[in-house]
Amino acid sequence: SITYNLVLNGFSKLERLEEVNKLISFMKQNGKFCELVSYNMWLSVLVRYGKLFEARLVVEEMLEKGIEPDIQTYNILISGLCQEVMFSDSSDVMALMRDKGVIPDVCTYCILLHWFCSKGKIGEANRVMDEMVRNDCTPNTVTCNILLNSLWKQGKAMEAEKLLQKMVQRGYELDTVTCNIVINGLCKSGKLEKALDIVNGMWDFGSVVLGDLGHAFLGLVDDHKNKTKCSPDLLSYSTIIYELCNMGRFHEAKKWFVEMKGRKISPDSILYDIFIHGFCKYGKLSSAIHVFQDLKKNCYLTTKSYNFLMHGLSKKGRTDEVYKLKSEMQEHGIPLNVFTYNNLIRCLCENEKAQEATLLMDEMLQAGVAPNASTFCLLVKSFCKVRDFASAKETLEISLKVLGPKD
RNA sequence: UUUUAUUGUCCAU
Repeated sequence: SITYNLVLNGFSKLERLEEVNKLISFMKQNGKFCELVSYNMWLSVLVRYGKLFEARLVVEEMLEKGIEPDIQTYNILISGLCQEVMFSDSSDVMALMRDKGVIPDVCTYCILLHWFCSKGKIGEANRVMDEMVRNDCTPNTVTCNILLNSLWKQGKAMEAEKLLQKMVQRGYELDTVTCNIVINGLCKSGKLEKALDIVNGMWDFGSVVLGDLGHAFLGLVDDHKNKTKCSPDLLSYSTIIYELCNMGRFHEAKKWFVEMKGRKISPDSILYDIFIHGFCKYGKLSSAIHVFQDLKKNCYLTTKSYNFLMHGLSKKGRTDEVYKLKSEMQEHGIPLNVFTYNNLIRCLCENEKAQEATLLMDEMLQAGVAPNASTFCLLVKSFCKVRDFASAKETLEISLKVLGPKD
């Protein structure tokens, strides 16, 4: 069972939904799907994909089999419930938990805190903190990291530094995530050089480098308790490489990439995507294609990677190559999504083939992919380009019916 | 030895 669970976990981390489902039915056929751990994994996949109704059925199945949910099960479900519009208020969620007699743990509070912070509901976030304190639940580094990230995202750099200071005073360990939040915050507020210094410094001093930030926090970190100093990871490098690519500083980006690999950190498909997207943005398509080939050798291909490259190619009207990528995706069983189809439609639009664009729309509906505002926008543009204003108008009217008011 | 919370790309790809 453990072997099966390991593989199941692997597929779900790689977001290979097809394989996850196949493996689960295989396990069920062989009577290997009967443990709480397996159910928790399954639920977490369903919740990640927003399939709450299915998750509910799975819970019922568990209960029928007499498998008692644990706190992890509840936490997974709570993160799912956060996605529901009806739970837009923290007290709703808390009340629900009380009704169920569930004792929240620090993870539970972190899930809620993160949810409200990410929605900019700072008042609600504060109420979660209050509730946490009232229930004698001690915040940990993760809790602080969530708050720290939220402060940076709100542009409150000063308050973020004060929070760091507090963390140190109260003896919280600053970990790699803490450093990455600061690195990202610095990058996004135009202090890239400082961020680069921190990544370098972490190799020697761990989180102690954060003491060099300046302002409130100056020199307050010291490492005599910090026996296991933290090191930069893939995300540290991805963050700074993204920033460099975004500024067109590709030589430096490459230099950091090489340095990272020298430190025995392997790139993932997101890091490759960063390069592809950056090169496309600056019209360096042959470099983008080159990176894509590298990605193919080293990582699982994702729909997103294809889409980034197709987007760059379609903007330049390189239709043949885009279509070649499309068939490649189909050969490899990589699902096409709405953005893939939009990239294809963009090609036809560039080449003034509005009629074929309509066929593509049919194809995507057949494939069960719903168009978005961008799809309609591209179609209307296609029709206007060939001066078929009647069809353009018709398309626009359809889009008004199909899309929400916001779109 | 396996499962839940925080950090990187996109967000009209």
